[in-house]
Amino acid sequence: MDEQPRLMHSHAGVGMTGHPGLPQHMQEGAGGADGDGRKQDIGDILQQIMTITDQSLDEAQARKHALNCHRMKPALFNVLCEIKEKTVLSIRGAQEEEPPDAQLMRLDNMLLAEGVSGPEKGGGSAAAAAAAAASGGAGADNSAEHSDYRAKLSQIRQIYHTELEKYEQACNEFTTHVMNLLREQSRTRPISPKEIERMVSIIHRKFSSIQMQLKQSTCEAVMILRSRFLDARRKRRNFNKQATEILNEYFYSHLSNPYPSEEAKEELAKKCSITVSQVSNWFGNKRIRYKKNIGKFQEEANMYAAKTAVNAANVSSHGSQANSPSTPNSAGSAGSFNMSNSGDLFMSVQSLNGDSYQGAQVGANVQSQVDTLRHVISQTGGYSDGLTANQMYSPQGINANGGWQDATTPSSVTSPTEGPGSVHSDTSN
DNA sequence: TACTATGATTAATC
DNA sequence: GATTAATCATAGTA
Repeated sequence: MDEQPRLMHSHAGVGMTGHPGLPQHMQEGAGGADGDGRKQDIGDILQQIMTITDQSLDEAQARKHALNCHRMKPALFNVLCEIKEKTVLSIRGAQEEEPPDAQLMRLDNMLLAEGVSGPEKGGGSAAAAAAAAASGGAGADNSAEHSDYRAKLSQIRQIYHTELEKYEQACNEFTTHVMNLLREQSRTRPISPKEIERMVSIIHRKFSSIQMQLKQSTCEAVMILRSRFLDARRKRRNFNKQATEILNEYFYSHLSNPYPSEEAKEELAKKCSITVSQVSNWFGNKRIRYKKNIGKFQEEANMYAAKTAVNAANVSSHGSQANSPSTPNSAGSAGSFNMSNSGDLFMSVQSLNGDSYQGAQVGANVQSQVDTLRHVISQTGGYSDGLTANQMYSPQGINANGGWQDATTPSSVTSPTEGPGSVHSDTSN
């Protein structure tokens, strides 16, 4: 700090004409008649400069005071400030004026949406809930993951706010420091208030770019956390045994056309505590795997056929209740695909091997059930006249091409065995 | 640890 | 948009 006034003094202390800051005798050139004398003067000045640090504080203060009290000082500073504003500052201003940063706005919006910035609103629980729904898994696991997600998000939020606070504090401190410095310097060099203002805005801009990096990395952290959480859906969880049984029962009892309608899917999803898309996935996988290796699934098919037959027999043993067909796998509740069960069931039983006597026995029982059911159905108009027993009990729907149906398109509307009124007329009947 | 089973994903097809 | 076929990724098991 002390050097400036000293240098200024050495400049301002001499002539003002010509090149500002240079002593007149220096501007006149070195080659004159009295050149040696001038060299001597320059040597003296340099000597003064070199020894200025050796001067006492009082002497330095006196020189500084003299400079500040110089009658030309205010005028000189005003002129210089004016020139600076007209040249340097205006050029810088044109260069530094930037439109509001879109990227920063995006980051701010994202942080707000994720619950990192702004008021705490459960730490992105909506995102977690959505992810949980997407994963379609059971509640217990999801709630654990959910809380884990929230805890981690809260951690990110805390770090973000701590860092942000630090940045703001540092920015304020630095700004104050620079402003004080400039104010102090403005006593010895021309610094206009506008220049200070501009310097402050430059500092703010620099700090905001640092803040943007913080926001960027916070966003990245949230995205990583989120993707990791969402990836949990890839983490395969086997369906529970009951769910698998329900799905298998439906599949094998609709083996001729294992394409559950949308309603049936919803019903199955509800029963199995899984999502409709999981039901769709399951049937998609099951169909393809069954078709690829029927032999392997034969035993399973037999087992479920027998099981379904037993259920059907139990239903029939309840006398007139047979008029109100219930789901084979949930006695008492109005099933959504029970009637077709009976039809396909017999087909499944027919496919039993010779060593499956029980199944054959059951098959006979089921036949009577089927007859009864068909009677009821025909009365309610459930099946069309065109649907003969042969059609109902036709050999497995898988055709030579490996497709399931030749007549019916695999559609989610209604399967042949789930003819008009089959799915929902059950409940209405 | 290798193998199998199984739920999910993806591209192609209708 | 539903389905198929192939594939991935992971759970479960011997």
